[in-house]
Amino acid sequence: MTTLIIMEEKETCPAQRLLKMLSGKWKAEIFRLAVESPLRFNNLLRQIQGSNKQSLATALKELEEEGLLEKITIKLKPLHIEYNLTDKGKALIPVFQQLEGLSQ
Amino acid sequence: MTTLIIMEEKETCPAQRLLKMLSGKWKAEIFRLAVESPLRFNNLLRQIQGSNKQSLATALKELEEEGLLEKITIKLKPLHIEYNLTDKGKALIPVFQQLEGLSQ
DNA sequence: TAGGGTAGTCAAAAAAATCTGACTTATTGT
DNA sequence: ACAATAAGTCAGATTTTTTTGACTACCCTA
Repeated sequence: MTTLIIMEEKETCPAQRLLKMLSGKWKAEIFRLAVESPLRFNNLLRQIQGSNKQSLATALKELEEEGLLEKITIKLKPLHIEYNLTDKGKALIPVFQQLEGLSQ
Repeated sequence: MTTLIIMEEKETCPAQRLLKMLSGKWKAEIFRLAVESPLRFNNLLRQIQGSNKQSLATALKELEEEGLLEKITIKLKPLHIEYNLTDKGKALIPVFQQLEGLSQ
């Protein structure tokens, strides 16, 4: 019998958790587009050049798990899925604005 | 003859650059400690449990290259090296505070 | 009913980040 | 003079992230 113990690294730095949420090659860009309007998968794939399905799917899933985006099924007309910023996600907008201000 | 072309990915998202600077397993913690007081290598190694020399050395080098930390040799008394936040680094303090505020 | 669009999943490969242990060089403290 | 401390470097191993390509399944339109 084998017992595998995986120790969850406990956070020492409070900002680290948030930073981790936004780390990853495509998340910032996804977030930025989400601020503008609801996202759709294949749309995103075309908008973010250089990206790929798998990575976007993973990033979207993580952003969703982290509670920054919510996935909703639009049951009307052309029946599709949308990703929207949650309130928690919207709370991060000022952080992005601040970062963008600094990057000048 | 072979020609190898490596294309630098150009940034689409302005915040991405800053976010990238602070991404990495130890950077947020290093930054947090740097806000408190000047850093010294072996000191840091003891303070940040679970870290290792190589990773800290790399992180410090990157933070330095990014212009967030500056490395100075204290030529007095016990002759050692210190890492301090630069003005650019200090400019990021509000971002961290904001993130810490959100993480409650 | 065939083709195209939407929204993915899966396994495997490749690339990037992180960790380990051994080694270095210079400076101190005893 | 000797050992300890400081501040690393280096190569190789391991882990994590990101990418690729193939494959689903469900609409929708002509």
